[in-house]
Amino acid sequence: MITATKKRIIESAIQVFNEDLSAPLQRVADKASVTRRTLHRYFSDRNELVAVCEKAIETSCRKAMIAAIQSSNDPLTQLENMLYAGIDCGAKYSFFYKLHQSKDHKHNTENKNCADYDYIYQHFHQIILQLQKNGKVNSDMSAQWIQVLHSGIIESTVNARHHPTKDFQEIKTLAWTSYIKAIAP
Amino acid sequence: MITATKKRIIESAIQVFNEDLSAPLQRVADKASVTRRTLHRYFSDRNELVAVCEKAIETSCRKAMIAAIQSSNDPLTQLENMLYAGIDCGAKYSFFYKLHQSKDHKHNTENKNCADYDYIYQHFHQIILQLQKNGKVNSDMSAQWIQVLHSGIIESTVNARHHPTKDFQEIKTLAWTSYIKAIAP
DNA sequence: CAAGAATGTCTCAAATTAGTGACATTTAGA
DNA sequence: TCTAAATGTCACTAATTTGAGACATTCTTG
Repeated sequence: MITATKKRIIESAIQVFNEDLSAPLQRVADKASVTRRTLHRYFSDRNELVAVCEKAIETSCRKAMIAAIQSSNDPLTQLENMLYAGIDCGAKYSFFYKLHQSKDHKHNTENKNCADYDYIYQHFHQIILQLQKNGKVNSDMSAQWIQVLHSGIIESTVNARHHPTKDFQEIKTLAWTSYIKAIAP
Repeated sequence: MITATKKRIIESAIQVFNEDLSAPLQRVADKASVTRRTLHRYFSDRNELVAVCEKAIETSCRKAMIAAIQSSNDPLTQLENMLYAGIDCGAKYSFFYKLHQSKDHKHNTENKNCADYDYIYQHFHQIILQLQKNGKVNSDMSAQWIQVLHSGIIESTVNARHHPTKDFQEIKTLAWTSYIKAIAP
């Protein structure tokens, strides 16, 4: 059973660690409106907290991404929903993406997390390939570059959320519009 | 006089702190291939190092951005060069942008750094406005959103540099192509 | 209300990080 | 080669962060 407090601590930790992995635990506790003592009742040490955060991220991002992939048979809709899923995951997505991109991350297909990551990005590449065949995406752009752009737009959009002049749904649509135009032929 | 070692320490610190502001100084020293003792000979304490990094960032980003703005009278060329300048600044640009966007940053027009930041982004907004008038940029997109996109693309491109399948100049061109298409009408 | 669970307060010891002095070693330049 | 500057090594203290015990307080729920 996962209590509300535990959940709040994890969410706070993800936000804090995403910006500053070495931040003192006090900052996580503060953000979660909880004492450091309480934090330590749920997580025996820093490593455990970080590990749980990573797991939580993997789980929720993976779920959201897979749902997006399976939401339709139309690759354009799939791509759009993958973008929205990333934006909705917010800081989690940045962290998720960082984890697998970081230099010291030893990619390992045996690892279930890596397998899921691979599953997602294999599909992503397939979607791009298909859209390129259909003439809906620029064939001069490699799937790898489009992936970089994809995550960049998600990150920007999530950051833009903090100083919201507009409705958030509107920003998401703006993100999609910009994205699809960027990669159009 | 700024020695090579001092410069190397500053560059390393910018990279390390950009990812993890609370990282131990040992990490900065390691990255600079220097002892922690030597680091402390150049910078009496952490705060001083951070301050020097910020100053270095401000100076070099400001210079590069202003040079980009003054490189031409054609707003499209100006925008293109601002993008390249950001990419060339690399981690410095992320830090520069973060510094002025962060919630706890108290913006102050009296502060010379903020004044420069304002100068740059006022010009940026003017450039966008002019391009929108000329029909070269989508008028439905606010200058603010374009700014978010601009920094997002720079950040992605800089990250993409780490796993370079292609020549870096090619990636820069790709970034510009994607960017201008994203904001085209 | 009563009891038990969750959280907070206060305290403390261990671990890590920060900063510095004293002296050895290396490096660059006259 | 000789010297001075730069850097490294080692040792040490101070400051910060971490993790946990003991007990008080607050919050739930029957």
